[in-house]
Amino acid sequence: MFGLVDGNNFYVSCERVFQPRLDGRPVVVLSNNDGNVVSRSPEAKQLGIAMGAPYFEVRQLLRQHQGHALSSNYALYGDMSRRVMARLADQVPAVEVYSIDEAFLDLHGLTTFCGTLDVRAQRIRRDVLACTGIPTCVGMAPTKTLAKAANRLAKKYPELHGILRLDTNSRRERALRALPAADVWGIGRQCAHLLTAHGIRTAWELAGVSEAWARKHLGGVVGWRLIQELRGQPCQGLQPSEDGTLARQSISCSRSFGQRLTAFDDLWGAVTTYLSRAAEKLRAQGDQAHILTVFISQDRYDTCLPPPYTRSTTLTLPSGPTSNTLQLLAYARHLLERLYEPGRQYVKAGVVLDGLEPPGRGQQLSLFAPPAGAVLPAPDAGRAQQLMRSLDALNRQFGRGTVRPAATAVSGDQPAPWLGKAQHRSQAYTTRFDDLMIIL
DNA sequence: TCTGGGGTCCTAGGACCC
DNA sequence: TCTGGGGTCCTAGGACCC
Repeated sequence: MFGLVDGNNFYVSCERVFQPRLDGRPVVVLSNNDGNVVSRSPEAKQLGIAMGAPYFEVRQLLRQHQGHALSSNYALYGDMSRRVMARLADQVPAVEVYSIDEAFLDLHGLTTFCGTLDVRAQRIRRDVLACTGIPTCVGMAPTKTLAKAANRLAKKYPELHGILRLDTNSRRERALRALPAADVWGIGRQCAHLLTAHGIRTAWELAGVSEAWARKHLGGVVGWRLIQELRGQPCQGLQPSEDGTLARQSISCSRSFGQRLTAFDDLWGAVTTYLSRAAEKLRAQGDQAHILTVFISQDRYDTCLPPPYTRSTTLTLPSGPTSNTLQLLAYARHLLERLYEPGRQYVKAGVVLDGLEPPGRGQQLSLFAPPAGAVLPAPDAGRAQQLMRSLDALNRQFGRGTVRPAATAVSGDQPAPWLGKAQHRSQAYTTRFDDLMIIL
């Protein structure tokens, strides 16, 4: 039996823990660059503000109703998430952290000693709320897909008091009949359109399609699994997370710029900044990467431009896996030079690190000399590692970016040209001493 | 005027291997 | 003229998730 715990309006709930004045009002949290709405309070949902709506489209409406828009504050949300996950890990045999605000639970055997599953689920909700201030809902079912569906319905129908258990066929049927097919986990916009075109409206009808049809129209094996799970046949197990964190198979960092950039050096400054951050995350996870991707994007909303808007290039590092920022930067520079075209206007850039593995595994090196310029002179591994450790320690102690590559430097007091907007950011209440709440 | 970021998984074609 | 089968890896792109 799986459980799925999901924070209600997670980012807004995090903000409300520290700003009770936001209670009862329409509140939204914006994406990076204050671009789109990524979290909405129930009051904001009632105003008809859609998930993902561009901020400029809803700003006026929000103002009319004395609402608030906040820039996203990932330091706060990340820390609140860790606290929630820690509470969950305390109460069930295993937890799989699925996203910043969601976790699958292993509910196996919980009923034997501790009353019914429903009682346990309510206890989990009360505990998380009491210890972190975050309201949640819990879905329970024999498959992950059904647990997601149960959670969805628990959020939608207040009379369920935040929990729903789908452990019998009759409960499953009732629930799936009440759930639109488009709300099933794994059904995105494209598939939703296709289902509508075929007259499939509810999750129950979706569960009734033939396996051949699912394979043909819903993405091959992915669609087949989805149908199996809706019918109660598990196709995915729980993948427990160690220390309440999620080990990643890839690490990326990308940002939209605050303005259009054309100069190579500006783009290089941005890529340097993002790669430094990505490498930092890589080291924090204790891994090395051997595949590096750099991409730059033009404005996809510019109707005068032909697609593709994003150009990317990927390199398998000829010198093997590394987590050394300076080494990665040398490769990234070559990749960016390959992508960059003078005169074009770029709005976004990013890097992706793939092929992650812990250091010390046998490294496969190239037998032959790589092309000139493709490989750095091998740095002294020990000293390079020590340098990165010092870098991370300084940035941890004195704040991100205290020590950073010179390419990210900007003359004078100018803000870096690639920096985006974050005009409504709340404080890092739980992770910076200077931002601690003061209660008078 | 303004329209995010960080992930996962799958597919498909080509090059290449035995 | 006929021209296999079973793989891997790479790259690019698409769909989906939160």
